[in-house]
Amino acid sequence: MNTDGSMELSRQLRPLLTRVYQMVRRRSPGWDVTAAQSSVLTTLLDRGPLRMGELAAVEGVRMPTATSVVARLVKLGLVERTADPQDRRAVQVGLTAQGRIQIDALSAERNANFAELLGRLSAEERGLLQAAMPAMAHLLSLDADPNLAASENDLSTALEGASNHE
Amino acid sequence: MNTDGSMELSRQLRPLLTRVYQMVRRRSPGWDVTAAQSSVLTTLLDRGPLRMGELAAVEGVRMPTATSVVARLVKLGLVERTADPQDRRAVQVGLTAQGRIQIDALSAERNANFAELLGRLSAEERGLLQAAMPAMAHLLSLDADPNLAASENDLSTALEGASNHE
DNA sequence: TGTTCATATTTAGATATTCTAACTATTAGC
DNA sequence: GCTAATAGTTAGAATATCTAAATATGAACA
Repeated sequence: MNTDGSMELSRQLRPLLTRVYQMVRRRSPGWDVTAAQSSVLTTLLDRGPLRMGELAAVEGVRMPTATSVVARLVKLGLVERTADPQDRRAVQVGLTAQGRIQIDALSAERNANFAELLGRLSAEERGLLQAAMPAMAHLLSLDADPNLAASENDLSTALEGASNHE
Repeated sequence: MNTDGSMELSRQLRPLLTRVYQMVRRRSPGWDVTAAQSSVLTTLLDRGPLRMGELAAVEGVRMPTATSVVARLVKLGLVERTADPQDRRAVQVGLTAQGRIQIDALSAERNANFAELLGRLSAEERGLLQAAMPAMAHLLSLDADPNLAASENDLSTALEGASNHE
């Protein structure tokens, strides 16, 4: 296997993706919430309310970590916990109105900052980036784990611009 | 301004980049060092030895944070601090042989894992991703800050596959 | 029905990360 | 040599993260 150049592409592309991601975050650090908190807010904005375990899985942390971060966000009034009537062991975590406002603002600032850089590329370069987006969405769908599947906003909506991510 | 579609592209592309980045990290969490530590190791692998302040700038954290993380990595034997003879206030931070081995291993695992996903795309999709890489490299160069410029490995080497990033 | 195992989450305790403010040491300008 | 700027560390506090253990609910079944 691997006569298709995937390994070579991975070695070139993965570092680039990492650096662009880091650059975006460095240029728009965000205000008064920590990195972990803003990541949770963005995940909830993007995927809608999640159970505690789903949130932990998406964030790539253990459940006690999710519990801890959510507890602080609740104290800040940015998210709320509601019991799941179907399964009373479970907890649904969702944004409050104030949480939505705050994370929308950060997301908009990051989009604007990134757009400024994109505007300095040539139209051809922007076209190439645009053309690569469906392949990226396909990559994401390949990773889809039934355990942390998106609910209302499924992966295809990532291309609609309706979702905002950290 | 912004009649070139940069804002719309940003709104679509930035979330995708974020999700691909998070997916890669979630699929290869790394062993015994923390996220902050592996990020520093990868930065040093990619950019070569850095001064403490440069390292903090690249990582997007304050200097005391860099000091703290480096101190732990020194204790683990993965990085070393050397005095700069030119400027005796400054400290150079670089990988030890053992540090290089460890971060090479993690980088290779992430590359292989990502390559497995890429291998499930069509050849056309891989071609589109490949074609978008120069534009990404250009984006990175636009962000170049003289304060945190790469030394031996400049940004163009990101396309050579010689560097490995978190 | 009640016992037992599995699942979802929290609590407890430890280590790591991160910040701001204040401190030390060195360099640069005059 | 003063004085100010620069590079880094130390101190102290809040947050984030982990593993192990506890709690509570759900599911299976004799």
